[in-house]
Amino acid sequence: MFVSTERLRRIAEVTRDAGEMSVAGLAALTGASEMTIRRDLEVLAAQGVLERYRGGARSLLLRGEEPPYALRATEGVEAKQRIAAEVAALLADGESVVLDSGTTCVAVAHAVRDRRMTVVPLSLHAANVLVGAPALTLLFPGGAPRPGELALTGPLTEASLASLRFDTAVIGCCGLTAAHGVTGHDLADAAVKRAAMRSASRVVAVADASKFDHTALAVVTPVSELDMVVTDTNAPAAEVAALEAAGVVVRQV
Amino acid sequence: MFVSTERLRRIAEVTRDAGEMSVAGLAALTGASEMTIRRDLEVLAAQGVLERYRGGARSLLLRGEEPPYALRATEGVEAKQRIAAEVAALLADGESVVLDSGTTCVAVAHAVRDRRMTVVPLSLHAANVLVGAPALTLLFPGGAPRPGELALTGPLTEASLASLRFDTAVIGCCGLTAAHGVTGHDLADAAVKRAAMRSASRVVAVADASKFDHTALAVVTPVSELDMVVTDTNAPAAEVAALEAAGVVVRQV
DNA sequence: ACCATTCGAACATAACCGATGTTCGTTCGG
DNA sequence: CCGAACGAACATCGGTTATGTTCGAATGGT
Repeated sequence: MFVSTERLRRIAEVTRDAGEMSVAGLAALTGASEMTIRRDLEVLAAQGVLERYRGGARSLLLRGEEPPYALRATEGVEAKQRIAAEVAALLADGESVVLDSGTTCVAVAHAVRDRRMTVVPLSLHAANVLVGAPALTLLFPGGAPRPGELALTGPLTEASLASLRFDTAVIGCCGLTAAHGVTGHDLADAAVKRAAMRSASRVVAVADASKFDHTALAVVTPVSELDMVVTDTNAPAAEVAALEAAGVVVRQV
Repeated sequence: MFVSTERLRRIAEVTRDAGEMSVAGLAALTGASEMTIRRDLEVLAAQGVLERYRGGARSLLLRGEEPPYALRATEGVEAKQRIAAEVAALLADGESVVLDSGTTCVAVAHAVRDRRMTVVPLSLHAANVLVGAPALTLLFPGGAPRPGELALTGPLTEASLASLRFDTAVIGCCGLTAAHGVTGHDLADAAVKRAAMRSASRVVAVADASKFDHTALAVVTPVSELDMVVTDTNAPAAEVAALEAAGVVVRQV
């Protein structure tokens, strides 16, 4: 099922930086055989990370685009787990929570799996974590899952969210700055995030430090709409101060 | 992850038939060690199949109740695959299809995975089969997944189905007889099936031969509402004739 | 309260599965 | 048409999972 994710990450990274790489070059770089490199390239090509040609591969990752879910899932795992644990601590038993898509929110799903609350996940990845949880009530919104991300979007999702009310919305994001607000890469996804926020009394955004460097295409909301941001200790102090100046409670773990 | 499913099946079966079985008896019967039997009983108890007591276990499977999904998934696999292939052949490319819950419908999901159509699955099991399918458009209804079965039910599901229209509804069932119609074990699930049928131009029921012996609690619909039934060659001739007399096209594979 | 029995945690072992490497016939681009 | 790259098929290695064994703890009956 999984090839060495570490090697996949390096291949994707070095190919993105160099634009393109030869099979032989990647084999030399990683110490793996060329056959293994070919198998890796096949996987990455299927994920849309790169394009194969005879002898090598060319990266398809533009600067502004987000890498596929499978790659992001293996990055900064401990930071995400710390953030997720903090979010779980912020939630009270019995609450109803809408849980956004994205890898950090999947970490939150793991952290609340044994809690007693009602959770509405906005991605199938989070949903699959939560099925079979003993004390948790799981409710699905409708919608169309975006490939790879498996984030639910579309009118069905927004209609479902409009007919529900939550104590807390846990929102993930691609970019978060006091100046530009919460941003995402997908317009439909941003609309869903807004719908989730509209139906929630309290909005908690989760963002590891890397998110403060980025601003993505789709604006979700200005930071003034957030009640709280949970991030890690590597978050830039200036941004943290700006968030707090905007009235947002910031937790760094 | 999986212990020998074959042994689990035998344990569940013999315990149901005898009412209760001792650990030593099951060990002698299966040839496995008592420790393995205990581990198996733990699994089956977690699935609600039986109740453990010191020295043995007592079956919780009443005649009328359906065994848990994990057990049914390993029964009559080839018949389900044949039925599923036939259903897939009945569907045209580009169709929109609502796919009911149940193990036979999961087999249908596998059979249509590489087709080009729009599918709305009514269970997460089917959904997980279909995610990542290359040419298939996947759309989710909302709803609450029933534990184990992962069938979506509730007002959210029915509302989602009411806002959609399908060329074909593929309906699974627990019991199917010309006299009592299509029946299921769960009332909420039966309501969802009806909602799916209301939104579909054509209704195809799938039922392996064992379904003709059963009648379950919840009536879904009389057979007159069905356009077609796909079953296997072991279906009792009298029932097949009765279905055809009611105007239903029956395919046996 | 006692004792035989069962239970289950912990370790040992075996069966299995997935990832990687190697070989070699096939395919591709120049 | 040729050399290089590709990928199917098989071999091998390593890790994981299922199963068995042991032994101290827990349990129920008397």
